[in-house]
Amino acid sequence: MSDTDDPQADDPQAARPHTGRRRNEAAHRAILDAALHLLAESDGTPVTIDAIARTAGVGKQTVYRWWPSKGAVLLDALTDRADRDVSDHPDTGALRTDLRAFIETTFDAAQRSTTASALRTVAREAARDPHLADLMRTFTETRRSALHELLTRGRERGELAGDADLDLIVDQVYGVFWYRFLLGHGPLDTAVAERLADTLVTGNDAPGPATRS
Amino acid sequence: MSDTDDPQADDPQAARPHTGRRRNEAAHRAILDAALHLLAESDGTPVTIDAIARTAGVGKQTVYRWWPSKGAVLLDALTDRADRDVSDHPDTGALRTDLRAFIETTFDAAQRSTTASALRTVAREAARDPHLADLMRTFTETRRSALHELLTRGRERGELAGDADLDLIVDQVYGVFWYRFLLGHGPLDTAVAERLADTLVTGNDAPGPATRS
DNA sequence: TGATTGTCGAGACTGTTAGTCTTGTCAACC
DNA sequence: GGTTGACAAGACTAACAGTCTCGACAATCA
Repeated sequence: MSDTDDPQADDPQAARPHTGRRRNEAAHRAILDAALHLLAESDGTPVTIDAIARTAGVGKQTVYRWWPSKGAVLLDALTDRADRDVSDHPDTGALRTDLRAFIETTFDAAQRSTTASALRTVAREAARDPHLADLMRTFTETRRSALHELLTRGRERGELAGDADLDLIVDQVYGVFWYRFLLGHGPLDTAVAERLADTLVTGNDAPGPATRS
Repeated sequence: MSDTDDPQADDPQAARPHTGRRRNEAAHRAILDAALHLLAESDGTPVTIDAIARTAGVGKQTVYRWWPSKGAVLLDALTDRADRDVSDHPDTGALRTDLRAFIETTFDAAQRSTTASALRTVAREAARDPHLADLMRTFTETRRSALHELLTRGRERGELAGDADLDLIVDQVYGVFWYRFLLGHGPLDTAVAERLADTLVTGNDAPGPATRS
């Protein structure tokens, strides 16, 4: 985000390219690192902008010069991490295995201790911060459509009924994930991932005994 | 909650240690009503204690004399409403129909406009208020065990595999519900309720009685 | 070199809100 | 009539998001 500045070379609009001191890339990184660090530490307790600025050795205004709100900083820090995690979900050729891998990866990534508290904290902040809530909506939307795509592939291969409600399946996966992740009343381990994946494909595609005509 | 006080008439328990003015039941109700009213109005925007007190025509201290925190008031107001809603889920004798009814009732109750914003607001506040989060945990736990019971009945009747993961099924239902309810990216209507119920029992139990039209 | 422009760190300031404390009043019981 | 404790009103404290100000400094231009 926010690299709308500093067209060193040619600005077609105006004659003057850029005068004055340039933005400090190091400060940008320091803020992101500080946010991620604090996010990883804090288990649930909200992370304050003052703390981020102080940890980064930066003025508060500098934070607000790069990001529009606290939520934006937090989400940026989180995705900085999460995007490294999600990576690619391989196409194994079979829906069941694809789905298992996807869910397992999701569960694992979210529970790596550093990511876990970050994700939890951001989710909590999003509940109160409409700006962040909006950013989170795109964040989750991205994940949902990745899963949706995976399911579409499976359906095209005939591994799901033609009239299967893919959106519902997607939400069953992420619903269980977030519900357990935020409330913490049940496990999100490999066994659950496999059971969940199997349940979702079994309804329409039998592993052995055909269940439905 | 909190009716441990003030038996207007005669306390059979010997000498009353209580002197001084008695607590005002009307104020108690007024606070609850005000909270529910504001909760129903506010769509997402947090409800403040000042607003509740002002609306109820009551001093802030009076609120805190009856409840330990803002969250407690809100949840009390919400359950005051929700308990009237949830009521009883009839035993129709067939898991599929029981489950459909349960899910549909849940979806419907949560989306009645007055309840919807209340539930949403309380959920949002719970994300920040650890005290309220705790109360919410028991709140959700209660609903989960009601559904778990329903599923157990079905399993005993042989309508679910003996090794089915009932907790996972429960969390698929409530996971989808909360996920869609809070993010609002997908519908929570009758069609979804039926599809979800069918998916959850179909994996292990063939469609028995003809219910579809 | 010096002027101009815009970023920097530091921190004061504003506005909001949860929760506490204070004050003077009023109701219940002795 | 005196004691006690709930009452309404509202001042007060402590956090915190976000804005504003200031003096320092860096990049560019004249």
